[in-house]
Amino acid sequence: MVDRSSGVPAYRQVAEDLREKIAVGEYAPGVQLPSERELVDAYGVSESTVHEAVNALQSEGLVTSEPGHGIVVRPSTIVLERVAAARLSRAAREQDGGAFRADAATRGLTPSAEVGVRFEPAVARVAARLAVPEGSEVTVRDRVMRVDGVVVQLAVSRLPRELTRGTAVENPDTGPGGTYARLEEAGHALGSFIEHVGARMPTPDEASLLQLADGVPVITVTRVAYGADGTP
Amino acid sequence: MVDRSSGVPAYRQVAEDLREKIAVGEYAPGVQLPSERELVDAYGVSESTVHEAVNALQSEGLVTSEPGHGIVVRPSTIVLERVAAARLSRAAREQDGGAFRADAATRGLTPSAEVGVRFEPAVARVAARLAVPEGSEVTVRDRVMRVDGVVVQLAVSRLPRELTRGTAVENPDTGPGGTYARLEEAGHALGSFIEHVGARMPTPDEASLLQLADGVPVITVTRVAYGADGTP
DNA sequence: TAGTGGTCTAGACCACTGT
DNA sequence: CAGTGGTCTAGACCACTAA
Repeated sequence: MVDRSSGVPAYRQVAEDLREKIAVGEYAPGVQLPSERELVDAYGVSESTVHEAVNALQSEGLVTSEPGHGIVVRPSTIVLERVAAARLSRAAREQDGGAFRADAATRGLTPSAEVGVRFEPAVARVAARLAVPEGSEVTVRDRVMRVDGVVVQLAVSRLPRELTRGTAVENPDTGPGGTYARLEEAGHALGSFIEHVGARMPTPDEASLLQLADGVPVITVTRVAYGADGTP
Repeated sequence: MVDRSSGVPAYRQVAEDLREKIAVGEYAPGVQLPSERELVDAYGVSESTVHEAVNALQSEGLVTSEPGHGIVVRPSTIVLERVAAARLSRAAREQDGGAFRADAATRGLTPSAEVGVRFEPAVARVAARLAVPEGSEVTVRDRVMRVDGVVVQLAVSRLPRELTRGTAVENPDTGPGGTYARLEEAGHALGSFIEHVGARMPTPDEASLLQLADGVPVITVTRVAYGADGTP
């Protein structure tokens, strides 16, 4: 039952109570919660109010709900790990043919990728990052990366067209060692990388591609690679 | 106006339309959207339906809304950056007195922290990570970290009590160089670190401490420090 | 005081799932 | 078929903000 005089909205009280019961394990991962109609009786509120509470838990990623199936406590899963140590070193590249493949291999999974290549003029932010004039041509590689068939990562690479012209970087398949290997062959020795890591809620497109349930954030990694001579 | 025959729920159509207008800049960051009553007229749906759409955008972190203020497009902000390069090196530690202070310093901000120390028996997961027997005593340091007064990070450290007994690690203020410096002084030379990075939605407690708006995820970093001799 | 978003109800219909 | 969650409405009252 909710406390109508506390000033705390009823749906929040319901949500908090369910959250608590999930936290202490009264509702374990994979377990089905009482139906919304049952919760209506238990807490003495209307169906919409219960639904609003369930909705909140869904946005937080705590539960999933499907018609006919009921409300289920979500188990947490990790699909893939990025192993950072020497992840982008030349040695690792030569041996495994790319960091993504290596990450998957350490888990015994089968990686695959769908690649598209296109060219577009650099907008202001891209131009600044790559230190090229605004509007100059940029090679864009779009990748949808899968392990065992499920999409786990979306990647977009942008390079100054000058660096990629005539190289396999402009082909969907860049060959052994990937883009970085081709750049080095073309005389652009790699120096350092700077990665920015963030997290945000996915766009609807990303959510459907990555098959994310509500309330599951994505991690963003923005990497700028610098040549040995300092050019991005 | 929404398309009633498309099968797509009305509130999703409204949300998608607003999302689109935000994406193309028709509603710029900081700008106020039309009021819910106006949206009701514009899309030809009920107030609850509009509210549901606005709710979804809030869960995604796209907008904020307050009574009297209206619905406002949220600007994205970065409060603090962790600079990874040599972040945990002995040199950095001696110079700046801890990674957190260094991160804040690079932005010209004033860091502060509130620290609590307690001791508890190791539960299974902690015992495994620290390679100590389950139930053995563990030193726990809870930190609430602020820059310029606002909470930006919550940290919990756990160490085998054996390593900390009689050292300043058991005091709230560990002194210059922090915990790692004290451990090295006590003869526990540091070897390597392994950090696991993840992202999830905050718990309500975290959300209020960090003053997070709805739809803003937190980044989790789990670091295990290993001594030169390999003990965690 | 007028306008804003926040909450809540009662009731309705729908699509989906399992038996 | 019964039960489930998903959607939607019309209408109500509230607390808050700004003029």
